Amino acid sequence: MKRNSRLSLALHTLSHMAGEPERVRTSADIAAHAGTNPVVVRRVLGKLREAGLLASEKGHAGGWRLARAPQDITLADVYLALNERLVAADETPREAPACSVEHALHKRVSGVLEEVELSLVRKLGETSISEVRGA
Amino acid sequence: MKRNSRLSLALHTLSHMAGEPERVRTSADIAAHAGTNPVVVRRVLGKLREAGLLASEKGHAGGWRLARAPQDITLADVYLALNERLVAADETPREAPACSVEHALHKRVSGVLEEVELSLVRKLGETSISEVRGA
DNA sequence: GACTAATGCAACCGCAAAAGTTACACAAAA
DNA sequence: TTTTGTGTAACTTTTGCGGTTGCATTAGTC
Repeated sequence: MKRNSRLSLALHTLSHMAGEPERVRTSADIAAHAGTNPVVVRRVLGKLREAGLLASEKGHAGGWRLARAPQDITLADVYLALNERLVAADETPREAPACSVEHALHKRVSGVLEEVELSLVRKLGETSISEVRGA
Repeated sequence: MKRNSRLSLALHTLSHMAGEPERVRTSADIAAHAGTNPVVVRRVLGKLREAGLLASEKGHAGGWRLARAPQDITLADVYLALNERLVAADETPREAPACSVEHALHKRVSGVLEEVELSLVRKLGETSISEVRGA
């Protein structure tokens, strides 16, 4: 895997869960299917739990399941839960901009990126994880 | 600096050059202004030369200058010259997709990213490097 | 012709971010 | 109480990238 593997892992896992919403899966199962490590899975899915998309149970017969109906979870929900920002906006420099050209440039570019980020989220919001399987 | 520093460096430098299009600048000058290294500058500007945006002269009194009128260089030209892809599309896996869900998912997500990337380029194409200064 | 000042390029170093790994505490069902 | 799971911290490994050094080449200048 390379970059964006967190998002890939999350989307892939949720899409599978959408197929059998009642089934509880362990991190080990998920990791095996995704070709990665259970701890990595818990790290990623933990974010989705914080966002209210997943629930997890400890102990024997514990594991992960959807916290909502799959039709109510969009790709945008997953994307936002991970705080990924695929459209890499320049971090806002805390120091005063060195020169005015740099300032004007940053303003212009980050404005464009902002719009693009919004349109990305809007587009991702049009698809739920239950729709993906039949796509 | 962090990520996207190549694009920042390129845009910043070209914007300055747009102010005095005839002036020839050395990598050392540019590096000093940008707070980086001459070799890094040459690496980045080299890409812009390949794309026909800049020209460079070797030897004594050599350096860099714009290869076109600044009004004819858009932010999109610079972005594309660097081959950056701010909208990080999942690299297309060379192997056959492990499962059908993954395949469907990838298709859907990369479709969205493709659209977003296009709209980014379109928006960047609306501004030339000579317009930035007055923005 | 020698000198100087520039690009071009390859090789390497060092750092930082992210994935992967190990280890262990805690929780709950059997 | 044993077994099977999550939660989390700490460490290792990998990777990408900026930075650095070194040197060949080129082109003006003395």
